[in-house]
Amino acid sequence: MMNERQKKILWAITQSHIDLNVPIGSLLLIKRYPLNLSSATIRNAMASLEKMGYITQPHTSAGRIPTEMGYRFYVNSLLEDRSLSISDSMSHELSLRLQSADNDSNGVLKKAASTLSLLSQNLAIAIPPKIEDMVLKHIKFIKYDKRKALSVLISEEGIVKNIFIELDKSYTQQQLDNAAHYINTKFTGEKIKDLKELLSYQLIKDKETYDRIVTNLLYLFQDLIILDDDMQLLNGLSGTSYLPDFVDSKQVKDILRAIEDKQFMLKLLNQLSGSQGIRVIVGLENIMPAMSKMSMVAATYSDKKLSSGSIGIIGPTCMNYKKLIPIVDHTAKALTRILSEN
Amino acid sequence: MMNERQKKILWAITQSHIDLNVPIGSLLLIKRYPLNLSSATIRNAMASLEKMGYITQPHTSAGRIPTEMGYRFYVNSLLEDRSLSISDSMSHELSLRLQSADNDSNGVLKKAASTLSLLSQNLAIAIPPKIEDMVLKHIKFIKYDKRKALSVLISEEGIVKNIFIELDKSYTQQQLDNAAHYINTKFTGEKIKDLKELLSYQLIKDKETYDRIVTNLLYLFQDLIILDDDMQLLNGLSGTSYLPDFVDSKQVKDILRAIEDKQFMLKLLNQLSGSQGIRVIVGLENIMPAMSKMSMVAATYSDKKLSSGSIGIIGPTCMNYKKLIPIVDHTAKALTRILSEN
DNA sequence: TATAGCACTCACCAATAGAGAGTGCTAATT
DNA sequence: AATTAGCACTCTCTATTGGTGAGTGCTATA
Repeated sequence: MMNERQKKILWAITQSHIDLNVPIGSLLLIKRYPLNLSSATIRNAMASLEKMGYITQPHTSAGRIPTEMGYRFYVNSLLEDRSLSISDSMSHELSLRLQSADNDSNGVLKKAASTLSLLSQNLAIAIPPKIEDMVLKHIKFIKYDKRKALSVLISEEGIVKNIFIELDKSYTQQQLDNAAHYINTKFTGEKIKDLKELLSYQLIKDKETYDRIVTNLLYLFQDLIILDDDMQLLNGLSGTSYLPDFVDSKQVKDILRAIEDKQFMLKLLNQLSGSQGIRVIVGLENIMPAMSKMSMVAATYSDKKLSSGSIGIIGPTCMNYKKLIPIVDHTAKALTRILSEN
Repeated sequence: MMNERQKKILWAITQSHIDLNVPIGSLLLIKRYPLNLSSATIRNAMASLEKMGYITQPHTSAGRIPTEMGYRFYVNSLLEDRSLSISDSMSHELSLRLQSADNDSNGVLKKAASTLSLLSQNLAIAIPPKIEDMVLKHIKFIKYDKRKALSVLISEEGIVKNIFIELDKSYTQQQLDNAAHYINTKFTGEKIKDLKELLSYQLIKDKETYDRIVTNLLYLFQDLIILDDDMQLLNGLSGTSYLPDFVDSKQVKDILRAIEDKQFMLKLLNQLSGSQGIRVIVGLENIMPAMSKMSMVAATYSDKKLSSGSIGIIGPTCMNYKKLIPIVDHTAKALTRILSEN
């Protein structure tokens, strides 16, 4: 284990590296931090820290840079620090921008991402609550043509989802209304992910009570309610131009490719889900090889109902956590507040 | 004006430059093209072409590269060439991929963009028909809460648009249905951009006939039907990772910023609209300064109705037009076919 | 245990030189 | 009169080289 002095030195190295973005040598360190130790002592401590895996040398006779492990130590110490906060002016600007969004919840999310990317000067990403977790408020079927109907699905959170249904035969609008009415009366307030099961259960139970035709229609609908909403995902992406300076143009492209990739988003989502509050992932190359030396700061937000999504930033591992963690935290909280209000 | 020989030489320079992506000197040119002329003669011709503005030297004692004007000549000669076409395998893959899209028209568009970016290995962009040009098929109002209703607007083309309306007071679903019915009976088949005017005209005419409350509701709706659909715009963007190699990472960022920018999209749209068939814009820096040395190949597609959108690629000015023009052309045609079918 | 001193290492930068590709001009050739 | 060969010149590109500076590990000393 590290002793107190080593912790102090590791912290100072990390902070200096974030500030200057160069390897930190013993002389440079004592110039920036009055540790009251000679450079030789620092060097000894550095050798130990290196042996423990917290720092490395890019090459012989260079200064040290923190490893992922070193960053993790630094970030953890930041996360314990309750005194971090953002400036009033920034807080003000944040609320202002979020207020100005359209009143639909998708718009707010998009606005939150763009604001976050602006404030943080980093790539920002907002992941909407999974649609399956949303709660059904109202459903409507609209006849489109002979063999097609549009289903409009409104969640409690104000998210609207349109799905075209291919019909087995022609239905009248009245029949469609009956089917919608059936769902609305029985399943309003249920989670969308449970809808399929509940529906299939209820349909068996109510077999005789309801119109044969309506029953048939509902069977068709059953298969459609689980849907991938990757399209929404990308709506909450903003500030790709803020990618860190150290990446070369080839790497930028790799990262862009990753971002367009559904798989990547899913992996990211998995990393995030389940955890409450602020979360820092140091080193994204486990999720996505192209994203070496990149990290992520994310927080969960929620609306008045149960469902929750994530919002965060992706940036260089040497990003300014001290400044950015509070920004992300604050944004998530502001987002939660706005979503709960309307 | 250029004589025949100069035209041939200009064409050969351009083609060579596209193939090799280096300045083309007189010796290199006769090595690649058996023009049966000595290098000195080529040099003389080059001097003339340079004076006329078709080619330039990046620096003294370097070969020549085509100017925008030179490229335009080359591209025009390609566009006149009816023999260009894409390979059968590519055509096959294209149809296959487009078929596999969801049956809603937005999904097809997205798929078309991603397929185009894949086939062309370039940034692809698909611009949906302007919503104002679409033809109203059906409208529906759904009560959301006391002071809010969701309007679902379906166009003939199968595009669905959801807009929340802030109400002045509480309406019953029945009243909302009446209002929708009013619009549906009177304005189905009309262009959405005309809706506002038609509505305001009809409302005055029918003042006495209709329920006061419904009238009021329709006035509220009137102001909402013109809406920006920039969100949709970005749905049709794919392959940002295919940005040309010559751009450095700073430029990549500028380009990304441009793409996120609504203004840029609008400018692009203006450049495209109105023209039929394939269209090549050589040199995008007039539209967007960051996009120097970039060009665009685009074609218009349409659906069974009047409205039409654009699909195309953005790539380096030295892109392989010979291959890419047919790909874009074919994609637009395939898209038109698919959209007309369903 | 902490520090001062020292020899050594390596990235970084600027200067330099040579090769290669290309040009424009001029004089000779067809 | 148009084309071509010859030639001196220009400019980029790619090593190569050597000096500088920041940093290290080791050892002897306080």
